Parts: sequence; C-alpha cells; structure tokens
Amino acid sequence: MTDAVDPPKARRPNTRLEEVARAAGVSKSTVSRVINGEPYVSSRAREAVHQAIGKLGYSPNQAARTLAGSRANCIALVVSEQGARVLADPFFAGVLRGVHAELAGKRVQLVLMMSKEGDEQDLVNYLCGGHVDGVLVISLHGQDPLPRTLADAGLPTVVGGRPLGAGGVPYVDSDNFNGAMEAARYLVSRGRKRIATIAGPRDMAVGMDRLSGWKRGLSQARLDTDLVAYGDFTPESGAAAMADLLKRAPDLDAVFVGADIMALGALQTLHAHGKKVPDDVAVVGFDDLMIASTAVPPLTTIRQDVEQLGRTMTWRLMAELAGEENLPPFLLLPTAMVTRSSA
Amino acid sequence: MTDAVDPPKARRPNTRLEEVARAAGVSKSTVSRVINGEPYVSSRAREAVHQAIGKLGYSPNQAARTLAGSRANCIALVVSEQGARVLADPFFAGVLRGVHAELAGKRVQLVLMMSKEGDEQDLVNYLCGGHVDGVLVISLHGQDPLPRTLADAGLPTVVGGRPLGAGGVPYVDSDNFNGAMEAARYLVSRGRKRIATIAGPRDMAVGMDRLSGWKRGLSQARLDTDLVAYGDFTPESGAAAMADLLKRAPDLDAVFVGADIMALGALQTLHAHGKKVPDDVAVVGFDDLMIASTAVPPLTTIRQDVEQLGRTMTWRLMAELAGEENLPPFLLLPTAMVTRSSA
DNA sequence: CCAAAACCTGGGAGCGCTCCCAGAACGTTC
DNA sequence: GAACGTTCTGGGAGCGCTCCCAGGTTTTGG
Repeated sequence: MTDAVDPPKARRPNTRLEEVARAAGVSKSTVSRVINGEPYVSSRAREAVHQAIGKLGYSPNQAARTLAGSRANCIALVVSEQGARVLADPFFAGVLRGVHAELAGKRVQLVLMMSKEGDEQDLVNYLCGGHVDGVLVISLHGQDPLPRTLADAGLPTVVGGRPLGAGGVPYVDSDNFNGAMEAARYLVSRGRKRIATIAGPRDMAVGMDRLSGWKRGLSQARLDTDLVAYGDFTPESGAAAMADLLKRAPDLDAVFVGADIMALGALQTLHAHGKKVPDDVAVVGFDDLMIASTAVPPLTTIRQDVEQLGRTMTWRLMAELAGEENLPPFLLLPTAMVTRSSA
Repeated sequence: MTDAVDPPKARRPNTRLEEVARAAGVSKSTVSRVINGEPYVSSRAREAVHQAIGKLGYSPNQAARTLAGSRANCIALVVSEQGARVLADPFFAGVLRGVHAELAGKRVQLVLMMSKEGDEQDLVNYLCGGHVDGVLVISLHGQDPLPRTLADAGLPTVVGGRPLGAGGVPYVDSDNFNGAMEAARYLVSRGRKRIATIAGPRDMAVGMDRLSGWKRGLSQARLDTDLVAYGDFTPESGAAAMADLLKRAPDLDAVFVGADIMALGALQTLHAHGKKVPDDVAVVGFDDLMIASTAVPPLTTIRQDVEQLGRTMTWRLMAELAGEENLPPFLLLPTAMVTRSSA
C-alpha cells in the first residue's frame, strides 16, 4: 500500500542542461557542445541553444562539470599567512586584483587559501586532490618547500616572487635587483657619498635581491657597501634600523630603504634626529605604495607594478594549463624610478 | 575483433572513498558517515576508517560531494571592483584575513569574485546557481541591488558595511556613527570651537554615518555643523577638501576626517598652508590604518577593527547556514579612540 | 523473557554533467 | 552509383560522492 504521489522530493533549484536541450529541441550532447564551444554544431542548433539558455537563465553546474570532466575550472591562490602579514596588505591586494583582471572572461574560479602553521599537509592534500587545475603561490618565506611539493605532484604551479627553496618551479617577480641598482646609481649621481641601506629580512628573496642591487650600484661607483641594516617590512623596524645606521655612521648622507613601508619609519627617525630630508639625508624607497606620495616629504621610490605581477603569474599559469610549450621558466617585470622630493 | 585490454583509461589520480572503505574493511556508507561526523558509527569502525584515511592520504572530492549532497561547502566573497579601489586596499585585505580566520578549521572554501561593469547578470546567475552556499558582499556603492537580488533568490547573504539600498539584508558594520561622535566630542572637550569635517562619498553609508555622528557630537555641544566637505577616500581628495574648508573658514581649529587615507592629504594641505598640527588645527582620522602612526604628526584616529568585521560577517553567515534561528538582523562593532599627537 | 527501542551497517539510486561511440545526413570522388 | 570522407547528432556510461532504505545487532523495559 503506497501513498499517493510523493511531493517531498521537491528540490529543483535550477535549470538543468536537459531542460535547455528540450527547450532547444536538441540533445544534451549538442547543448554541451555549444556550451564548450566545440566544432561540429550546425549554426541552427547553436542558435536555438543560445536562445534557450538566455530564456531559462541557465548556468551550468560547476560541480558536475568538474566531476564528469577532468578539470576543475578553478585555480588556487595560496598565501602563507605569516607572509601576508609581513609583506603588508597593499602587496597582497594588488596581486589579487591582477589575478582577477587576468581571469576576467575566462570561466575559471579563484579559490583563496592561506597556509596555516601545522596545516601544510591538509593544504597539500587538498591542492593535489584534483580540486584545482593549478596553483599560484605568494609570500614565500625562507625555504618553504610548498611549491616544490606541488610541482613534484604534477600540479602546475607559479610562484610570485623568486622562491628561495624551489629551484625549477616557474616564478614571476619584479626586477628587484635592477630596481635597487637604479636607486643606488641615482643617489650616486646626485653626489651622495655615504650611502646606507635598510634591507628586508634575510630569508626572503625580495629583501636579498634589493640588497644585492644596491651593493652592485655602489661598488660600481667604488663606494663602501658596509652600511647595511635589516628590517622586516614594518614601519617600526624601519625606524629602528635607521636609528642603528645613524649611530654607526652619523655622517651618512643617503639611504636606500628596501620598502616604502619601512621608509616611513626611517623618515620618522630622521625627523626625530633633526636630519633634514633630502638636504642632510636623501631617502629612496621601493614599491611606490599609495602612501609614498603622501609621506612628508613625498618619497622618491622605485615603482613595482604589483597588479601586473598578479596578471603575469596568472597568464603564465593559464598558458601552461592550455598546454603551451616552451614557456619561460621565470619572468622579471621592469621597475621604474619615481622621483619626488625625498631624494 | 576487439583489441586486447585497453590501458588508455589510465587516469586514476586520487584515492577514492571506495578504496578507503576496502582498506578499512567497511562499506562506503560507513566511511561517508565517519567523514561527515555522523553518529551511529562504532568506535571500532571509526578508528579503522581514520587509519585508512591517514595511510592512503585520502582527501574527498569536493565536486562529487557538492553534486551528490545539497551544499557546496563553499562561500563567496563578492567585492565590487570599483569599491575595492575606492575603499583602499587595507580594508579589503583586513576583511579577507578575518573571513579566513573565521573559516579556519571549517571545511569550507572561499571563492573570490569581483563584480565588473556589465557582468552583474553573470555574477547573479553564478551565485544563485547553487555553486555556493552563501555570500559575503563588501564595498557596496550607492543603491547596489545585488544583496537584495541574492537574498530574494533565497541565498543566505551578509553584507559588510551598512548597505544603502538593501533593507532587510543582514549586515555587519563598524559603529561609524558613535565612532565619529566620539571624535567630535573629543575635539569639543579639547576646547575646539570651529570644527570641520571631511566626509566620504555621499553614496556610501560609511561616509554618511560618520558625517551624522560628527554632526550629532557637535550639535550636542551647540556648535555649528556647516563646515562639511566631501572626498572619495583618496589622499588627493582629502587634500582638495581641506583646501576648500580652509578657504571657507580660515579660522577653523579642528577637522574630523572620515578616513585616515584622506587625512594624509589633509595633513599635507595644512602643512602647505603653514598651519601647525595640532596647535593651529587639530586633526582626527578614522580607521587607524598602519600609516596613521607614521603620519607626521602621528594621527589621532578612531580605530575600527576590520579583521573583526570580516570574522563577524563570516560568523553570521555560517550561523545562518547552520540553521540557527533568530539571528540579529545587523551587528555593529565598537570603535575605539586612539590618541596620538595630531589632536 | 520477549517486545520495543536504540544502535549500527551495507546496498544502491541518483546528483548534472562530459565524453565516447555509433550512426545519420550530407557531399565528393572515381 | 558505390565507396568514401566530412559534418552533425543522440544515446548512454560513468565521474565520486551522499542519502535513503532495508535489515541486522544490541540494549532497554515491563
């Protein structure tokens, strides 16, 4: 004795491909072909399907596509949380904007993941679990093995910022070396003789590359490269490093700070020590954050295009996913000097 | 005449639930129950499954879960791109961090979407297409109908920042009104008499709420509330607004700027006009960005906890998804005055 | 001591799509 | 006009999971 018709199963939230097929008077297969832009579909059928899709407001179910097909139509952006904090917000937001801009129009979703302490294995499991087609990694600290692990697992991976411990994994970075060298040369050209630097942390390539560039710029001019202090990409660390430098060399007349955010702190310290910028001490930063132009005095700096970095990483990854061959193993984006009044 | 066995179908990237079941000596159903933390599983079976999962490095296929089950285990964070630019990076990055922190441990993915001009329909289709369980929306401008549309479609939605055109959609916001009022009262208590304000854009609630709070604070002290200028959350607009105010009231002795980022510009203008801060003109900002403390002079400001905003939005959404009843329709987060030297 | 309730377990039908295969409707060529 | 492409089309078998159902095993209670 069965009851009458059963309404409980009334869960039909969305249009399905089959309904589109019926509305267009074709088969599921044909609709699928149209959606995926495959050839071998008559223009008549194609037209009918497009009409039906429009009328029904159909949006294909990603989960089903992923399950049935082989790709997830989805890439991950992985940020080491610690790194996100250290490298400061604007960097991250800029990259994100670039990634998104490059993804526009492509039917690819972006999922965001932050690696947490102790969570690494879960992260790797998830990423390698076929849930994403590729991975973008940024804010690497030290010898983080993540990119290597992912690449070894056969997952297309692109790193933002030269990774220290992941030889062979493709990366995109700003040309920190040449940017820093340009800054150093500029200071030399303005007649500065005793030029210091505040570098980023020793376990990040971005810090080391800018330091190397500064060294090269100075040594080409036969100047000493002994005035090096280190910070961690915070204003406070910049202030402390500046104080240290001033103590070691009260006669310094210029400083290249490897990040605008630290330059802000350095500027405060100089001010507190009664040093006029740029008359007594010239200051050049790096990054060209929005705040560089509103610093007092407005900061001369090396601009890096962070949004472009995000775009380029994404382009590189998508190209690899599209099966392109002979892609460059790494890409360096040019920097540009922005002259304001601090140097 | 068929060929011998066919190896072409050799795509077996990951462990499947069934293999775990076999390894643990139980059925698929039981493994599924363990994974989903359901009751009615013997501890012996549970143990065996956990062991098998650990040994095989199994990670469930999200696509399949989504397809078979009813939820996507995934929420979207939608940012209006224009808004992201205007409200400036730190806001966005902070919210994101909060969202992520709150999601930690929950098996929920975050997909990021930026609404682009003309893309709205696609966005709505996608979001309502069952690909996500809920939506977080931030950076709303004007009367954006998006939250209303989503909510009407039955999709759980939480807005960050009071939405102007979406009555009834739950939201979380900093208590801009009271924060601004506190700023105004503080200036009054310091003996300032001619107090101006630089407000945010008229089509954003955050701008209007801070303006209202400032007005209330002044009118309670029976002071004039006529010195209002508007900016758009950029340093340049802050500088221009300050210049305008100075022209209209050369005797003004205090200004409440509705965003630190604009305060930076205002500070520049005041400096250029030879006004000493805080002696001639006291300045109070809003937000307490990292740069507030490195401004010259360091900025007195109203702190809002942006990360907490992200956390709270996420908590509210997850609570709704968990079926909790009688949730508050909106939540206001307290602000705090941070006294530095600009006022 | 036996019925009812509370626990556990496995089987199997889909979820909505893609992709393979077989075949129809056309030419085109010898 | 038979034999062959080439273009188009539909049918249907899964993808890996969840969830319902049916049944088995224990515990409880009168």
